[in-house]
Amino acid sequence: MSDLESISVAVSPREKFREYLSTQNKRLTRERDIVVEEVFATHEHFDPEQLVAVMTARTDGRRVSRSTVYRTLKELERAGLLRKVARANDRDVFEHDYGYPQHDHLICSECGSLTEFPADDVSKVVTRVAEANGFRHTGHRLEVHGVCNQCCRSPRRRHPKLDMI
Amino acid sequence: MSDLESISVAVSPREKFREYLSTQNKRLTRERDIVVEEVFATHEHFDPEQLVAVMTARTDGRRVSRSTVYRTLKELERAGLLRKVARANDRDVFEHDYGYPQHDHLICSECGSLTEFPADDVSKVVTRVAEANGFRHTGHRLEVHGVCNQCCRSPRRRHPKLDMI
DNA sequence: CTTCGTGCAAAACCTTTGCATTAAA
DNA sequence: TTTAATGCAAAGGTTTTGCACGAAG
Repeated sequence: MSDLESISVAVSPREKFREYLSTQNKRLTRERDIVVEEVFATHEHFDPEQLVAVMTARTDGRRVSRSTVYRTLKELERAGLLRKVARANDRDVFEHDYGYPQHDHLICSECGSLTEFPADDVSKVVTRVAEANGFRHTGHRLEVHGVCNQCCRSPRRRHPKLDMI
Repeated sequence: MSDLESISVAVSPREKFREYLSTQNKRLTRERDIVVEEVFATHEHFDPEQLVAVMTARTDGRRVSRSTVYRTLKELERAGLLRKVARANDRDVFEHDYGYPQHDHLICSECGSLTEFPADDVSKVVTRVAEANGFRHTGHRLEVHGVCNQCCRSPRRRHPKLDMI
């Protein structure tokens, strides 16, 4: 094996998407390419509407329609590049599921903040449980609900609208 | 303290709901009562539409409207009697969160089935993480995604419609 | 050429809400 | 009697889809 092969090179999201698509007899179109670039360039947590807003506002010939954004998000999920982490304001919230350390979230019910923590310990448990059930697991999602440090001290605020996450 | 007091009696969901409502200056109406009875009598996993179907079909004077079903589900969640476990077919899936052992779910992406497993080990991890972050946690929700034992063996079926859970 | 993808607008869907009426406390 | 809750129908908001056109292999 060559030097190159012995190094595990990080494949770009775009490349991974292309691989996935080819296995499905689907095409890496210009639009899908644009969406992947945007999603992996600037966002961490985002919801479809935020992305749609950006993509449909473009005037430089890189505009992508609402339908295609939604359709592409679905493909990106299937490809293992994105995952839904939560719901906020009745929208699905996505985050990178590739090229990003596995983590889970503490979700504050007072202020709506998401706090990340490493998923290592949880993953161990998950792996064990999955094996015991003959379940081929591809990932997990753990939401810990409660009240964050800050809100524990402050006077109670009920349902403050959260627009960004 | 009396003999009676020394025994921790399991309070019925209905009673617990009444207690919650009174703390909120809300009323245990006939309709809310009917919904609680139905929810805790027959369902385990259910989504709002299934419940609405049952409640609005009644002709025995125990009919409850769609609006009230939705409104009551919200109250039951706030009261700690129900919790959302997942989303399936774009609907929230509820289950009992009271008088029921804590558990989490393996969710098959092929057939949509939910398999329960005890939450003990996960809870330990969650408790530790929450403490480390000064987070007062009230509960968690863990979804393990993948392909179940049965679907691993069978030929691939894409998106089989799941109507019941 | 033949299949797949896009964009648009309309539809589908789930969930919430305004309002007049009815029922708890 | 006072305040909260119900039912209806209509609205709200997100996501999907039918279809004609265009692009990719």
